[in-house]
Amino acid sequence: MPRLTRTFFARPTPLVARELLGKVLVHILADGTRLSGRIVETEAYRPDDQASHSFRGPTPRTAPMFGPPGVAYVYFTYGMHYCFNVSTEAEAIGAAVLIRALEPLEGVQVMEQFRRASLRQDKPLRPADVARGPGNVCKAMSIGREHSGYDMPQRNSPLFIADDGFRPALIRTSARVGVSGDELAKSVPWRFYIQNHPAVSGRRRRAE
DNA sequence: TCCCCGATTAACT
DNA sequence: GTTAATCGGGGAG
Repeated sequence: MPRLTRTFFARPTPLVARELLGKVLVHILADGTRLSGRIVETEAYRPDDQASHSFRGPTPRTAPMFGPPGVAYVYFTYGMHYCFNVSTEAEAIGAAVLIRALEPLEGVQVMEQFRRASLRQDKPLRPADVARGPGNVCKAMSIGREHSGYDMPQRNSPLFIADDGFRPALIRTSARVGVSGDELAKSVPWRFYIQNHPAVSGRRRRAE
């Protein structure tokens, strides 16, 4: 399963966000356990975008957004959740794609255990709920702050994104979730998701 | 140094 | 539909 190369990420961020749908995020743990999930929901963030962490220029936290394309950017929010992003466009351009949901593929049992460990009641989770939402993606895949700055296109990186040939049939867009800023930031259709996929976050609708 | 609030989630009523 | 949990980034002073 070929790992995505730097050139894949070195393109306009909304295009990369769209094309990441159907790709596979892989994390090989220190003990060799292999976790993976198919990307079913993404969002694009750009430097001229009030909703983006890069809007006011680089800081120590956001430095990976300005790094080479393909670098992981992981941030902590709401005092309890991590969110995983991939740097896009040329180096020094503060842009990234947020991975918002995965369909678990490999190591599903382990991923489910990571998620259940942080819940108050220990009930089994449906596969579609294991990595549904950006905080849950990191919990299930065991991704934390230590992964911010990882250069995923490098051959030896235990965290990377690969292409297994799958191509999503129906892609939809919407405004991004939970963002603040001007009207453009709040309305620009830079959220991308696979239509009717059960692992996509947000309230489910009947027919889309 | 202080202080507000967030690219969220789950457990409530 | 509402709200608690929980902490650090970064703008304000």
